[in-house]
Amino acid sequence: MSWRKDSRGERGYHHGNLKEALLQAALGLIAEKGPAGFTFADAARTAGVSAAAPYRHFRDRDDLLASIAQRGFEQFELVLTAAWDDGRPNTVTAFERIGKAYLAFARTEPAFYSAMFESGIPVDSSPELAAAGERAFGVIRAAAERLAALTPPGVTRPPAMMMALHIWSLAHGVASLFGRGDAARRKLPMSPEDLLEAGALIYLRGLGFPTDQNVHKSDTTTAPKSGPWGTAPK
Amino acid sequence: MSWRKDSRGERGYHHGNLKEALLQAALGLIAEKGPAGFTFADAARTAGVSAAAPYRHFRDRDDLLASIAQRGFEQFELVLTAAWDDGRPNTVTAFERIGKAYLAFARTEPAFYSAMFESGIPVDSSPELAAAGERAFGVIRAAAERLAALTPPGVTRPPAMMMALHIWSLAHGVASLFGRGDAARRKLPMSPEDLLEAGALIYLRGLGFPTDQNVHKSDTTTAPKSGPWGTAPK
DNA sequence: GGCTCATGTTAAAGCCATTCACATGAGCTG
DNA sequence: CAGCTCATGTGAATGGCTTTAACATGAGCC
Repeated sequence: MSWRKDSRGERGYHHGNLKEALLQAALGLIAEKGPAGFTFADAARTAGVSAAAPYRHFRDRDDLLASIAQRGFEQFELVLTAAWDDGRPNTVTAFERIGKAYLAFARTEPAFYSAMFESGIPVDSSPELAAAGERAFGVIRAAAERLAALTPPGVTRPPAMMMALHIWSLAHGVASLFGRGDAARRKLPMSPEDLLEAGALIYLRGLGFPTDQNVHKSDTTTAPKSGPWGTAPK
Repeated sequence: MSWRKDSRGERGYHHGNLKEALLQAALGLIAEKGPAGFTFADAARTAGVSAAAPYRHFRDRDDLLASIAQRGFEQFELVLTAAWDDGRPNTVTAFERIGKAYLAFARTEPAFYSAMFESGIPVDSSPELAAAGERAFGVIRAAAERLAALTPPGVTRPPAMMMALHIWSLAHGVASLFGRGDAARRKLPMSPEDLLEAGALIYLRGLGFPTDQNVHKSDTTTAPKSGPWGTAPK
């Protein structure tokens, strides 16, 4: 009844790394069937253990989901931080990259994304989860602060927090409504990325930032666009 | 085994209006426990029928959910239409009211809202659902078209569809992230309504609309259909 | 070698979704 | 009014899921 752990990854009575295996299994299942379709039992089956085993590592199904959401926020923070790249080569460009990274994350990591935002687990489900979410948002806020500090002279400086919330909301709205591959999709005359970029540029212009191609400092390459929205809607 | 229908709303073997009763029951349950927590059996119990009865009216649980979402979009359309009020007293003010109505709907009708946007049912689940969603969005699009037509001279006119999508995304993002009473709430330095209004105003300013304090609310003297702020042939 | 406890297993209770055969009675037809 | 029919409900059965409890295993430690 109890096989030894052989060279091919078989296991004995004890799994050895069940917690991690369950998280991975759940991630795959959520990606397949959404956070609602995912079942605790299925994750256990995928990991090759009995249905009761997961309870040694997670209080219940929601606890697993919260763990995934937390891990998702951690990944999210990394991705956003990389996109921001400390504001290089210039603040506006880097800021735009954050928006793109937001959408890219929603698209390439739908399992994380839905666990984070659509699973129905409250943000304050655990302090760690809340903290992870806060850190991820912190990247956007920090970028907004840098951006706010660059407000052109003669323009009243907007609160960085508000800017961060606006951009977050816009990115989140675009991602939620149009961002995922196949579910809940609505037809769009443009890509979500372009939609978000245009919106963000218009928004920044509304704050007094010069956003057209001829303006910003060290941006060497320029897009052939003439304004926030390209040439013509499809 | 079969009571007569007495004066107080008791019922006999046949319910008489079960479909409606199930929709109402489900609506209440979703409001209580979210779209995930709601169960078909619970709805049946609330309506006072056996667990199998609902299947005479809905193909399955998702079908009920889709019906609720559809009804939600219909309500939503009404609410948005009322808020828009055909652009009175001026286009920008009415446009702002749409944003407020969006948030108000998310807050006062959380059951509808989550069935519409967070239940995981695909938009094209049924043609009726898709059409209802399209009509609701149509209100925003129509408003955006009126607004786009008012672009001040000398400014390139933005595509109305794009404007509509931006505003929808922003409103949806704010509502999803911060809009509901108690679940998934994050702390905010301002109300969701103020956040959205500020964002929308900044956005409109970025499009070249004069939106600051010195600008509008000035529909009192001029005829509502003339001048830069009111001319919009239907 | 022997202990102990974290980690798994089996078994069981309770809930839910879904289906099938059957019951009821509302409304039509004559 | 008698009788028929079919939409609408009921009960019971199947199979899955969640969660708990009692028991088994063996890894790490003396």
